[in-house]
Amino acid sequence: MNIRTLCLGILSFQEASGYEIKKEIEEGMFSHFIDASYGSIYPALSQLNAEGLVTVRAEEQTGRPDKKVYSVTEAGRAALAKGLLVVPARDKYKSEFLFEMLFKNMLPEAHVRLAIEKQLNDLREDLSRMVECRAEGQTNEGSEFIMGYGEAVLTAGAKYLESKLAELQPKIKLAAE
Amino acid sequence: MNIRTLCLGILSFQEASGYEIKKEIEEGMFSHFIDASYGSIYPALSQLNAEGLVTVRAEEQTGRPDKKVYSVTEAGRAALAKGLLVVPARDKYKSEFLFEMLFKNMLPEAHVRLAIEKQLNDLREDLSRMVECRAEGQTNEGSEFIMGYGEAVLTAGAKYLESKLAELQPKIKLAAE
DNA sequence: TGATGCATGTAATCCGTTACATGATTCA
DNA sequence: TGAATCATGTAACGGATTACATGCATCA
Repeated sequence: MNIRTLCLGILSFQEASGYEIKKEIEEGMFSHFIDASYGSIYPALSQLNAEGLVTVRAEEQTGRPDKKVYSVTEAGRAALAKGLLVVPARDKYKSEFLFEMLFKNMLPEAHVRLAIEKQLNDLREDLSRMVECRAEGQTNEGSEFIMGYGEAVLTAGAKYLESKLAELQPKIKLAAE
Repeated sequence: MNIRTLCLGILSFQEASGYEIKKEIEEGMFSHFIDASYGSIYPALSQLNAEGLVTVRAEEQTGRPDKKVYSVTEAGRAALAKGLLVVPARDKYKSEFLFEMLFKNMLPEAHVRLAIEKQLNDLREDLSRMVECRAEGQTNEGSEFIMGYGEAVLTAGAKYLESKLAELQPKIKLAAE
């Protein structure tokens, strides 16, 4: 799956500018499992436009640069539907955190604790972003499904880390008393 | 984190050839959160060797091409330790499956069911690989930690999908009767 | 006899990120 | 006054994958 399909997918829910698509990706319900930068989004949109899969409309704004609002065309919807029928690639999960934890016993405990706390924080951030998205509404069957999945997975990870942190904590309390 | 550090890390546990490192990555306990191909592993090993972070030894084999067994040097261990102290990048998770599920209501139900079953299968594969690794032994504190994490997360995902499949199943039974 | 596993390596290519370039507005 | 937000875009660069090249052994 490439960024073109991604843009097509997002636009199929709501017309948007490149800037807004980026925001949706990093703050919306996609943030957990998708990533993209301006450097890939803008060229993708131009390309889609050239192929007739989306249309553009310039929206004037006072004191702001014009906004280029993209909408998906019928051909675009067809392309999306076709793209969705190919068997999806296996999930890719990359974690430097886990790699680092593999060498737990070589590392100072304070560093390990910090790393776990940072990871826990990341997971909680993802979780609360999901809760927000749910609250903001416009949920459909699909978004419910993916948020349920994300919630299940993130919560499980967070729980695990919390229990591991609890095993580490006593040493701090001892030092504080 | 780059592949050089990855190789250094794996070699710090056990000397190995490029081929074996690849196997370890795709079948060992790393498979869940790391990825690398020959095209990146072999050049990385040559480079590490040129920098004196690893040494090579050619192992003759009957009826097989020689094996180049790499071992980490003291300088290599130091480089690894230094590399582990930088703050790890945030986890990256990419899922075409979840993206596709976002459009659940546009897709034929049979397709959705297949996609979920495939995903469930992938998760179970990852899980059983972890169980195998645990059984094979040579676990340390670090590997216990990451396998615990992986197990928690994968199990949660699998449970969620199972419950969703159960909601879908009735229609099949109806058709069968 | 044909697929799979063992074993190493390179070159072309792709996909995307980072950094750069520009500029007004609003909020602290 | 300086940072953050809104807004678009390009060029250079990087990092890794894919495909290619080679070849013997084993198992079904």
